[in-house]
Amino acid sequence: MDIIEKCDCTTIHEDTVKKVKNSMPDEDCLYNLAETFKILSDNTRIKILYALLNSDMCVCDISALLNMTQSAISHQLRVLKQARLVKYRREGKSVYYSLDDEHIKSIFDQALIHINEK
Amino acid sequence: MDIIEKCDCTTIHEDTVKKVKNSMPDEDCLYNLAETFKILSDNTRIKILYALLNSDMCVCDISALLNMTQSAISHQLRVLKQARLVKYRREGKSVYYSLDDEHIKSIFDQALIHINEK
DNA sequence: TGAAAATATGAATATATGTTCATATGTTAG
DNA sequence: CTAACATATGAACATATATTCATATTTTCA
Repeated sequence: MDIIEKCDCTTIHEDTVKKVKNSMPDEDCLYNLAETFKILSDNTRIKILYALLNSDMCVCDISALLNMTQSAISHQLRVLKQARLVKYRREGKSVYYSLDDEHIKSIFDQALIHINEK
Repeated sequence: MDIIEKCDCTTIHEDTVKKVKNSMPDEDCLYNLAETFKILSDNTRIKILYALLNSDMCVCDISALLNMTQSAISHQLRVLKQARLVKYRREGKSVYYSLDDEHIKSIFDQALIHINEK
């Protein structure tokens, strides 16, 4: 009994568990997936990404667009930056943010297919 | 000055803001997107979904597979059920869960493309 | 150089959420 | 019916995180 530990019930399908266990991606992969979705799980960040999908924007413009404080936007841009979803360039006093990943739209589209089917 | 409210700086590109504003999906759509990703943003739920991608499983089997308590798994299955990502069928004392969305794999794959490019 | 503008950031607060624990519910076998 | 098993669930707790507030940093312009 090496498989059962925290489960307090009798495993019914030990063969199934073993088969599935072998098919599971490695921990890192699963962790990275969850982390990626965590970045996308916030309303403000989704809005920022959709905005940048249309046009590069400076922090001030994004704040105005979403009617949120510059600080809140700046904090979220940092999260998106660290996740390498956006990049930035400085132009004078302004900092312009833009998308750093061409697949964001594809991820959104796939999720929308799920949403629209329900 | 109808655009600027919480933003304490002068909007530099009012035209850009207006253009992007018009291109933004409606609030519901954006909210649903964030909610969908929120469901996928947890390690345990990702693992459950990947497991079910391979085979239908009862709660006990999933608990054994992930080495987690039956209660923790059951709570997460409820979240996945409410999000219509999984469905279930009762067979005797066991409850078997299975995927309720063929697009999950596609969503995962798109996210993995993003991950693997960095 | 000094003031103003745009952005970044640390600390604090409030809220959301994942797991645990105890227990309830539902099902089958004896 | 009762005991045993599988699952579900409510409350509590701990942790994570989004926003706010105050302030620091960076850049431009007078």
